[in-house]
This record gives sequence, C-alpha cells and structure tokens, in this order.
Amino acid sequence: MYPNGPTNHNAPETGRDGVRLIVTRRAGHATSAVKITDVAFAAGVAPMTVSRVLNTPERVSEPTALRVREAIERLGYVPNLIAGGLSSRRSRMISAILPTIASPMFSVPMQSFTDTLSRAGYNVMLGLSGYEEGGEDPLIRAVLTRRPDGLLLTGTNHSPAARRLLADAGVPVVEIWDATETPTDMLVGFDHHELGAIVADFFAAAGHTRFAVLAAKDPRAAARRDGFVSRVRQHGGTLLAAHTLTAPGSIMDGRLALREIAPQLGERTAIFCSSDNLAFGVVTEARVLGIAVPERLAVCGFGDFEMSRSGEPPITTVSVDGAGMGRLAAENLLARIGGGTAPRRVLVPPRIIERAST
Amino acid sequence: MYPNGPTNHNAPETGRDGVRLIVTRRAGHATSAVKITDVAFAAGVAPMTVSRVLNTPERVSEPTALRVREAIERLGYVPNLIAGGLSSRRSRMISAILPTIASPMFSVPMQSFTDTLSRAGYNVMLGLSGYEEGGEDPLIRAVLTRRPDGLLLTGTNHSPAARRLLADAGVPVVEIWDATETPTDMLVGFDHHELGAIVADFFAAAGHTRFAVLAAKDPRAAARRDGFVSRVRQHGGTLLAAHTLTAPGSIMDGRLALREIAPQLGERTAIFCSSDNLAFGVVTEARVLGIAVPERLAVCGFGDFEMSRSGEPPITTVSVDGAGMGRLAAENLLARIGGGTAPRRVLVPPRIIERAST
DNA sequence: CCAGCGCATGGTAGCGATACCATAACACTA
DNA sequence: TAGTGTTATGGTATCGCTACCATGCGCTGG
Repeated sequence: MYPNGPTNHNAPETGRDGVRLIVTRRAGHATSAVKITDVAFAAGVAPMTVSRVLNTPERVSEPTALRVREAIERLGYVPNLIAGGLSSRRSRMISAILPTIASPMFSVPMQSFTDTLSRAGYNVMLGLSGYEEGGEDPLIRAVLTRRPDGLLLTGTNHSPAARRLLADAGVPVVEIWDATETPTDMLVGFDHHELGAIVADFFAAAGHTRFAVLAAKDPRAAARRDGFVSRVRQHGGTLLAAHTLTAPGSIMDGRLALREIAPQLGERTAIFCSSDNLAFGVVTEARVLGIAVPERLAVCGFGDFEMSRSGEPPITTVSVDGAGMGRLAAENLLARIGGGTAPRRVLVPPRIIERAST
Repeated sequence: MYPNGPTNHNAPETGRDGVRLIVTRRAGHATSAVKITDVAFAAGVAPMTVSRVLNTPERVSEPTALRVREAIERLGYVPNLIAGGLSSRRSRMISAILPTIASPMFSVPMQSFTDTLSRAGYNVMLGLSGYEEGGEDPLIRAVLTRRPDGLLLTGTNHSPAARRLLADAGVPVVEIWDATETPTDMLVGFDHHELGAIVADFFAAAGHTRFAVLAAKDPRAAARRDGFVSRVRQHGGTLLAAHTLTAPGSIMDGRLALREIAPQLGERTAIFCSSDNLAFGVVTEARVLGIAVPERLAVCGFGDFEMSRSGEPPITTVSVDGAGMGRLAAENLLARIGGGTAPRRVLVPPRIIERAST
C-alpha cells in the first residue's frame, strides 16, 4: 500500500487527482471515458486491484477496497464489460431467441428468465425469430457473434446448420416450451402431443363424444392438436372439425372459426383450442350466436391467459407454469456456466384448470 | 495477392489449410475457436482484409472477397463482436429499458423496435425495471457497462443520477411512451395528460355529464386520469369516482372496481379506464351486473388491446401507434448513431377508436 | 518514360480489461 | 532463527479485432 499516486502504473495522461484530460489516443478518436487505470491511479493501487474490488472483493483488504470504491465513485467510473469480456472470455450475457414477445406465452417466461439472470449479474439479449421457418438460423449466428455465456431457444426443432453452430460454439443451451427425448443440450418444457391427449381424456371423462379442435399454424400448436385428435380417435369419439388458423391465433380467428363450425354443432360438443386467444374468441362468439357454454359447447383453451381467468364465463384451460419454466431455464444455465451440472431434461407438468366453460 | 499462405501474418499454431489445432494460449485456457487470423491465413490475405470483407465489402475486390468468404464458410468462422467492439468502440447493440414486457403496451413497441434494429444489424439488450420507483438506476448503470450504441428508456422521469450517467456516457437516448418539453435527448411519445382530456371531451361531446375514472398505480396512468379529471371539471361534469388500482391494471381490478362503483351509477355514466385491461373488466362486470353498455354505462379504455377490438361488445379505446413508436425510436437512434441528426421530439397522436361500448 | 493518382491491401499499434504468476509482508511452527 | 504457508498486491502478456497509415501496383497524361 502506498499513499496516492506511487508507482506509475503506466498511468495515462492525467491531471492531478486522477482527473483525466480529454486526450486523443488513437488518431481520430477522442477518449474521455474514465477507465480502470484512472481509478487505479487515483486510488494509488494497480489496475488489477481495482478489477478485484469489482469482481472478487473478498480477495482485497477492506481499507484498500474502500479507497478504490471511493475513487470509482468520485471519478464516476463505469467498467467496460466489452473489454472485460474479451479478456476473461465471459460476456456475462445470455441470449434468448423467441418467436415473439407479443404473447403471454413467451413474455411470461421471458420476464422471469430475465429477472432471475439479472439477479445473478447477467443481462439478456433478445432475438425475435417470428413464426416463419428459417427465421432462427441467422439470428443464432448473429447472437453467437457476441459470445453469450448461454443461450435460450424456443422449441426443439432446429436446423442441422443451427445445431452445428451451437455445438461448435460450445455454449450451454436451454430449450423451452417443448420436449423431445434428445435435447440439443438442456431442456425445460413439456410434451405438446401429450397435452392434447390429456385434454381429450378430460373431455371424455366428462362424457363428451363429439369433438372439434382449433389450432394455430405453428408446430407446437399442431402437436397439441394432433395429440388431441389421436386420443379422441382412441376413445372412439366423433371429430367434427380440425381447423388450422394463422399464427399466433387471434381472438378473431376463434370467433370466425366458431361461426364456420356452428352449423355442425349438435346437442353437445367439446372444443379444444390451441391457445386461450382462440378459446376466448370461441366463447365470445358462442354468446353472440346464442350457443350455451358449457351446456351445448364445452371449451378448453391453453395458456391460462388473464382473459380466461378473469372473463365471464371463466374459461377452462391447460396451464403450464411459464414463469417457473423461465426461472428454471435461467437457473440451469447459470449452474452450467458456473461449471456445475444441471438436469438435461426437466418436464413442467401441464395441468387442466377447470372453470365454467366446461 | 498471393497464393495461399504467403507472408505469415503472425499466423497462429495451425495445421495446413488453416485448420487450427487446439492450443493452450493463455495458461489454463484452451482456445479452439476459429478467429480472423485463421481465416486470413486460409484465404491468403491479411486479417485486415477479412475484416473489410465483413464490414466494408465495397472496399474489397470481388475475387479476394470471394476467397475470403469461401474460407469463412469452410472454417465455420463466427466473428467475435466483443473483440470488434472493443477495437472499434461500437458495440452494435442497443439497450432497451422497460417496466415489463408482459403487457402489449410495451411488448408491441418493443417488437417493432427490435425488428427495425435487427434489420440494421443491431441487437437489443433487454432490461426490465418493474414498476417500482428506483428500479431503473441500477439497470441503467448495468447496461452502460456494455457500452451500447444507443439506449431506449420508458417515460421521461429519471433520477438526476441517471441523467448524469447518461450524459457522461454520451450515448444517444430515446424516451418513449411519454412526452415532456425537455427530453433527456430524443423523445417519441405523447402527452398522457392531454390524452385524458381528449377522452373527457369525447364523452362531453356525446352529452355525458356524469363521469368516473379508473387508473392503475403508475405515473403515466395517473397523468391520464388527471387530464381526464381536470377536463371533466372544466366541462362542469360530475365526477363519481376516481379509483387508483395496482399496476399494471388487471381485468379483475376493473371488475372489482365496477362492483364498488355500481351503486353510485345513475341513469347514464361515462367511465374512462387507464388501460384496456381495466376497461375490459368493467365491460365484463357490467354484463354480469346487468348494467347496459353503452346505454347506462359508456366505457372507454386505452391501448387498443386485442380483446377490446375483438371482444363483444368491442370497446372504445384510445389508440397510440405502438409499433410506429418503436420503429421511429429505432430509426432516430440509428440516424444519430450514423452521425446524422434526428428530431428531438416526435409526438405520436393518440386517437379515439369509437366502438360499441360508447 | 515517369510523376501523379487512386485503388486494394498490408503492418502496426492499440481498444480496456483480466489471467496468471511473481513477490512482498507477515504469521506461525519446529 | 530458518522454514513454510497465507494473504494482499503488482507486472506482464495477452484476449480478437479494427483504425490508421504505409505501400505497391496499374493507369493516365504530358
């Protein structure tokens, strides 16, 4: 330990007291930002010690740390994580690739994912891939360019090119919102096919024999529909209709679809919608058309959106713990980044929340 | 130009053909990733030329560029933007700080913001500040640590500490979702107080004299409420109730609030809700209570959420072009980053979309 | 035939931080 | 008292890329 300004740690062009002058360092580039050497000079320590105060404070003596923190405060030093990241090969950043955030389906897990990581000092970089096929690959390439410490992907269906990129990058990856036997790396999700089957069982147990299903045009919605349909067949039920709508399914899609199906509805039909948006549209249109819910038409959605919970009638839905999924995904990534292990495959059980629409 | 492998550009320990061996470069750190020098070696050019192919292709001759691109492809090179960012002092990254993304209010502009920037080669880093006071400052510090090229903030009310940080950082900033005479830097938004007043005018023009208002507990919702209330007073109207609910207002909040207010409703009342969630709750509960909408209760919300548009009855709402706001914010940031200028203050006009609930 | 120019490309020197190892100071043990 | 270990700190050498300037080459025109 020294009094202020002892050994000159390759100190930059500074005024007294560590107040940097604005200096052209690289021709054409004026640099006025305070950097770690400035803080070090002002506190009378080596840059390395400043770095320790910020990253491993337990390895610095309290009086030294105090002086350094005071200098940081006084100079308004904001560490440069780009430089730190290059040196340490850790970006403290995680990328999340989702089809969209304009749906609670993804915004809810995303919110808890971000919150959990934020608490651990990580930031999240967002990539929106849309529902188009092939929207994902360029995004994966783009985010790998920033050397994230981890990656969150939606779904399990990725191109071979994408898989190779991920493998080469050697980054921990979590996939959410789907389940497969062979995840790319880690997985926190559930089986959409099975989910559809569960709904069919639920309807069958309530004595239904006539069924319909509405699904948005996206692979996971299709899996839910297919699971529903095949289980309905197993039960020997009658399938009136299996509509596929644009992705992501909108309320209006649900309304229009019901209007089409309405003439075929008999005494008592059960309809499964691939999202609560569609289900809400169906319930709304049923009211308009004077179709009694649940007496003549039983409706079950998926996603447990607020409008299903708080509308009238409240709508039966299949709920998965989106927030929990986001949190788990974050925790598993953090575990792996920290050098530990994390389960390869975590299944989040979907459960039916029975409400007045069935 | 040379045949392959000419002047040794400080080429790393490589096998033939630029296939890198896994080599320990910094004790304890094995590096297997392909880097720019590997590509340069494989293509028989200098690293600088590879960099040009990626960043300023118009300054490289076509045959050379072709060879370089072929080498990039063959080696599976993924550029390291952390290193590039440190060197160029451009991170090609923009941070967005929002209270939450679990509301269309923010997820819609965020989506178009991200899309627009993505097209320009920028990525977006997401920060969620919550609705708590003081949630923003640590986040701003944290994101500045990554030297974003631009920043998006929600609202115009930032702490002096935050303003100082931003000024010191010298980063272009756009504020959205609010308007003030003196933005921190740039602004794309609208005046919430005035918006409330517009709704009051709209109701008054329809002959209403009795009013109520529901607002979520957040500063912008409060401004909308206050604008509404003061204009109602100017019109000499009667204000039955001005409730403040938790943020962000939920459907159930709206339902419960209407239940409380219901006894005070007279012949004909007009209610303004600070968000469509609340408005939807009000309309739903009115149906349950047998209060005729719009005859006895006229309802106007804010935000033009899907359920207002597609529910039954469709709900009158104040719409602001959220997608446009996000796009403009992105474009203005890009303009400033590119060294150009952008308007200091862009107002996005809110407009009333009249539907069956009024 | 060569100065003068413009284009394509190369060489050098950082960008601002951290990993690793070295070292100094001090305590404790034998 | 020397030997050994522990703790706090410093010095050096990168991390992988790009800004800047230098250079070489072909072409033009007098």
